[in-house]
Amino acid sequence: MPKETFFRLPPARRDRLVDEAIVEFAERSYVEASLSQIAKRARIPKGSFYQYFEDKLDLYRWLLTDEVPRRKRAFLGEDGATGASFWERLALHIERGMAFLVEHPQLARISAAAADPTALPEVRGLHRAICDAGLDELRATLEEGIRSGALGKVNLELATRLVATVIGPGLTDVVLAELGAELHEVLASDDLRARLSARRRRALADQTVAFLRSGLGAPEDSLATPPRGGKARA
Amino acid sequence: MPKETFFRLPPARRDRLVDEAIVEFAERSYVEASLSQIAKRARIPKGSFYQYFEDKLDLYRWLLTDEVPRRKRAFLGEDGATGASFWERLALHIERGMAFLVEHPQLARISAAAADPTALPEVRGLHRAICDAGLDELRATLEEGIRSGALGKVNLELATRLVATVIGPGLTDVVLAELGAELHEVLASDDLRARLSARRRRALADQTVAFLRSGLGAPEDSLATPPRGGKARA
DNA sequence: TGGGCATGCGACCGACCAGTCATATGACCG
DNA sequence: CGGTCATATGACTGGTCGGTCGCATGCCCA
Repeated sequence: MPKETFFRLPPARRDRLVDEAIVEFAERSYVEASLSQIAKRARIPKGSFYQYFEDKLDLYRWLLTDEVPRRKRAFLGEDGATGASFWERLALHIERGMAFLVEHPQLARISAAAADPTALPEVRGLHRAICDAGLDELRATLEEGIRSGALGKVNLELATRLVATVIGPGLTDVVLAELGAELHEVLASDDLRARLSARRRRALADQTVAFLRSGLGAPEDSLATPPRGGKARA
Repeated sequence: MPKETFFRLPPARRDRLVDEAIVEFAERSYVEASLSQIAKRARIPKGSFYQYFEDKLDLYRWLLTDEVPRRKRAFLGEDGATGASFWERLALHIERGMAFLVEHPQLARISAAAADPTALPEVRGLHRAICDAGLDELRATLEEGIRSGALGKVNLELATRLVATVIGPGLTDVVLAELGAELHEVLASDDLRARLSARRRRALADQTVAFLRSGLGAPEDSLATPPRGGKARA
């Protein structure tokens, strides 16, 4: 947690610090990120930084668990479950995720960083807590899908983790391919983002939901010959 | 590429260096990994290291593009396409991937590192080349699946990337959850690996293929109401 | 025996890092 | 005015890093 001094800072100074920290942690891992760079770019002496935060980890933790989620909620607008069917809600969720990625690539990158491997135990604990929370939420969603009859009988643990990687890293990859750019270009550029329209996002979300719902098998194939001993689906 | 001196080294000395480099690069990213640590643990003076490789990147590149793929091929035994159907071959491929992950977690981790984000341009180029090669291979496989009629009509680019993340990071995550361990524990421990039997791997592979083939939708659901305007599948 | 050459080696260099500390500043209060 | 207290500041510390350099070692051939 930041020290009280941080919250008493003139807003311009505080924003400069936070914005530069977001840029730095979006581009580099926790270990690679440099406090000296953040401070220099925010035009805040390093000694002053330590009046605001305990240390580097304190800043990172606050960003990851407070500031970035707050900004993410602000963008997503607390939309929540907007009626319709399970699959329609999923498609909407995916489309909003792509919009967030395109409009706020730095925040999206920091959110996603929780899944990256790291050797530092403190950081690993932090990341794991975030990942687990996301998985719990998704698991609950899938359970509700099962109750509502939208989903067939599935291995819940397997499905949760596979779906999580599809709508997480998988979709990020798809979006980058659509933009024809690499992650670091998107983080740095402003106009690349306009290249993925809401219509196109919706189409990609629909295709992704179709994949999650019905798989890739040919229609006649997928039901006529149940995969390997009928284990799937039943 | 290593210098000639490296290949003239007494095998024990060379192996020590390579093994410690694999351990280090498996646990830490390129930037975080420390040559000093590798050299110290391999009991090779740093000055000597620079007789064998141009620099840190030279070692990393050789590991990533030569040594690790060589060891991976040695483990997978050039099995190649072993008859049977498209889906059966895919299941086999997935099972072998899980076996490699469990038996050689360090090598698997280094292979997978190519997908991690990094700010260093030289490393990014290296990683991108490896990822692209993997995607090309998978795309060709899927195209063959389409020709053979096993796959329905799909957005090939989307499908390639989604399948790649499912059988890559997704399955890694599933395996770690099965083992009840984190990546760094598996990298460090020997006996955790025995906890995922060939039978269990095969079951997970089958369930994963069922997911890729038929999705998660309930049987009556997935065909009765084509997702959103009939865009999927047809 | 002696010269040449591949290799071994560790002290050393400059850069960068996270974090500290002594001092300076300036607002508020009596 | 003098005193106190929150805050600002940048030089500094101790450490690690990738990479270099000059010297030592020991084998091969004359």
